[in-house]
Amino acid sequence: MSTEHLAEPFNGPSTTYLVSQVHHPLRNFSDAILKPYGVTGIQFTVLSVVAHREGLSSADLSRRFYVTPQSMGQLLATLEERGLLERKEDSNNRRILRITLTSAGREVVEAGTRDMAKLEEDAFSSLSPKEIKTLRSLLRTVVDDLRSRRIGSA
Amino acid sequence: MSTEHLAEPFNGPSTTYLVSQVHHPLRNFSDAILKPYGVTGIQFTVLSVVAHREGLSSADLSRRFYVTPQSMGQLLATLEERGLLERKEDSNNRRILRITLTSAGREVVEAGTRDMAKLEEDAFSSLSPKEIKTLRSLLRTVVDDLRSRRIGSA
DNA sequence: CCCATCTCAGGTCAACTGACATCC
DNA sequence: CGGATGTCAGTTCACCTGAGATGG
Repeated sequence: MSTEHLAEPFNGPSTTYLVSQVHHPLRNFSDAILKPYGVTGIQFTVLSVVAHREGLSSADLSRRFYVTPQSMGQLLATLEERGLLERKEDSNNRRILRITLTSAGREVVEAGTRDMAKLEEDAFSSLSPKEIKTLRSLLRTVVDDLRSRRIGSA
Repeated sequence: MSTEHLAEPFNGPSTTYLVSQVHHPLRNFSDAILKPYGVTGIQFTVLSVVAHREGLSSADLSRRFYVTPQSMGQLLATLEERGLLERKEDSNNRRILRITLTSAGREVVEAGTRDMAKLEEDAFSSLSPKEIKTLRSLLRTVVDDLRSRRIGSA
């Protein structure tokens, strides 16, 4: 008999571990699915966010994705070279480069989103629709809280 | 008016996106916390798994972490060089190298686990204990399912 | 011979730090 | 001048693919 259940507030692995164990296969899976479009999972995610919120800057995105401005700048430079997005000076502040998708970028987002929806359906098929809704709601709460408290920022 | 709510089964971002948005700050945060011990989040996680299940091989671990055997081999070689674990030939099969922690490795796991528990408490403080239990249960279901179906394997 | 395990070599991607120019 | 934004240079980490050796 061990006293492990007294020392640990929960049985088994940490919640952080569980999150990463879900994250890893999903990342592998989505990278594979997006390969035909020539973008990685992270690149696609950035494109998707820009698609829904045009006019963000590199600095905005670096905060949202918990990476340094340099890292995000490099990622965006790659996507710009490939003709998937454009950066244009803000009319009020020439330091800020507002990002918009090109038509090629929008096509990648559209096609990729369809494929990713299929991935989702498969990857979370072990949960009922109600359970998925609960999972999403809990994750959203945590995301919003971490973001507002700037936890884990680079 | 758009028909977006018809095309998408859920409001807003994909579940995959939500998972990664929780994962990223947690990884940054845990890397920072583990820095004093000279290990990254991933290295610590591997050490923790070995601590709970001694005698695993590199091949076993590569499957568990959804990476190629080569990647896991490299990670383990680094940890072995630093004196945190040892690899010894299996008595029945000389090809297999069974992994055990050194006392230095066990110390890192012990101290790191304490610090990580504090991180967890802080990072998920926006959820009630009951909600955390639910979240953990749902994540476990998905982890087990993805693992059994070998989804996202390298 | 086949298969699993492990190793070696070389390469890529996505992050980092540090130093710096620019704009408000 | 200070603060935010963006860039350039160099580095690290965690992966990858490909080509082997070797044991069961």
